[in-house]
Amino acid sequence: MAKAITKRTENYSQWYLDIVKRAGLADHSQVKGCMVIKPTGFAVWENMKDQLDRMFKETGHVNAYFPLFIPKSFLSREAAHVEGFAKECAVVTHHRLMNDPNGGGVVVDPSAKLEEELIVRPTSETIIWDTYRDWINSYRDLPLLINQWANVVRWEMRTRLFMRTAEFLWQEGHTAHATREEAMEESLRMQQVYADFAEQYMAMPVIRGVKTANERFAGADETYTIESLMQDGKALQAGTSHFLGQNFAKAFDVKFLNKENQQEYVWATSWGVSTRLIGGLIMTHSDDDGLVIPPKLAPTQVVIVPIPKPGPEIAEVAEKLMQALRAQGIRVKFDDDEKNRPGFKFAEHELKGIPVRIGIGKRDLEKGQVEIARRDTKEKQFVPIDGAAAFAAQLLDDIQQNLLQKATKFRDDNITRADHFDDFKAIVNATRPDQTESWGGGFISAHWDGTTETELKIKELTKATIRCIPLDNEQEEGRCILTGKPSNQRVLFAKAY
RNA sequence: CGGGGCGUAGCGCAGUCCGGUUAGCGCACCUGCUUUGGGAGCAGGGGGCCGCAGGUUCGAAUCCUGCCGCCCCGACCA
Repeated sequence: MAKAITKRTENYSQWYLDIVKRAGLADHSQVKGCMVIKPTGFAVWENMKDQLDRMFKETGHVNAYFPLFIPKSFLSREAAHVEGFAKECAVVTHHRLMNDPNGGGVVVDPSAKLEEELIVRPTSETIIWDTYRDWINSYRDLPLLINQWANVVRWEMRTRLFMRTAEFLWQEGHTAHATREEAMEESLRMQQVYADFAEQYMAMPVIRGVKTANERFAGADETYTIESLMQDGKALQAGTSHFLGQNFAKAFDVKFLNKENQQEYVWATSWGVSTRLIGGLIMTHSDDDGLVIPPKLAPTQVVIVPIPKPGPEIAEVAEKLMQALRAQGIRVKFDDDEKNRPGFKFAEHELKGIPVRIGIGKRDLEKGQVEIARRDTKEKQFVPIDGAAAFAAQLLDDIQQNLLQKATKFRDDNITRADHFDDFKAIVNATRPDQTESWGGGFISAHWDGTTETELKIKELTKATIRCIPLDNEQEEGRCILTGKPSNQRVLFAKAY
């Protein structure tokens, strides 16, 4: 092992960075806070995107595209919204460069100042709702179910590859409805779509919940979230779906004529997931040997490694195997690069998280078998050549299931109930050398008196915030963990990304 | 926006305190041979405005001044 990556127990943050870089997912760019998503990382995103897009279409949505630039005046129409984003906006002030008269290269041409500055979208509610005003006249125009795949910019102080970058890729759905009920159903429906995607494709278990007022999206009446737990015991908000009420309709004067020939403001939702999901994927499954990703999202699902060199007999068997696998829609590669030796390839493919590796050597051929290794458990076994393709296909399913089970067990094992504030503090401050050097404490299920004041106080004292109020919460009489005031349900606290 | 750290070959670093041959090491790269079932060995080779700009000096990667960039930690946020 010439080039080991940092162990999780030593430095979790560095471990994450090592994985991202060494697995070839992304690099820091020349621009502060931005990243270059490399082909392998982008392939993961494409797989996510393809599946999500399919699910959006199945729920009746269509794609469209709105401008990157938003007139400054739009952003201030909705008071809470501008409050939420004002601090992190990139602003375009000029539209022309010129040669520096002093010979210093190009400079901004001061005569090309924009009359109204443009904001690089941090999210698109404003420009979309300004457009919807023209699109919506009657109840017959509703519901309007639109999604866009785009990049957005939020000028973050502190960034981390995939988890938080100044520019990131995402999808944002923006829908308009005739009734409050319909909009509410839509926001819950999309939250469910996200939860299904996370569990079935990312093998990442999530808790569906609703955000507290304090954690709510700027401009929303209600924010629904899917929350997941990373290996270091910190929570990740993996996706959000917002019930926007009539806030944007009122701010942008979007009305429709109902069946009774009366003007009404429309009801809205918006929902999004981003490249941040890739960060969540990494931190849910990967280990000290490198990236581990679920087969359904892996750019390459099976790699075939010839041992030692790809002689004609080996290549022939590999070719047949590849055909059989491709016939089942499996993404397979034959690593016949003669530059590296098998040992190097084994380590490299594990580092890059390819779920299944098939080794074919001369000895194997004599016995009519191949060696099949799975990335998640590192188990290897010999399988007859004839049954190898079917075995590998089944193994991919097993790995997908195993990853979800393992992550679910980890998540469930790390939801702790606390009834006294001392216990609460002990849980968030606990060190777990068997886990990670910066153990976050996992989820804590505790009673809360429902006030923002108490929530902020707990955050101040422990750094833990309320991640969500689970939707399927059982009602239970209790007393607030901090104030002792009566409460009728537990909420989930955690330190969060 | 505060605190810390780092800019020397594609990557990772040493050298900087205490100025002085031709700036060095590992990995990667190129050529050849031997190898190949868990990160190969030997031999030969290519690659540097030492972050940028000034200054001090006979002489600067090294000292001084200014600037730029990035990373990590904290506050804020998806």
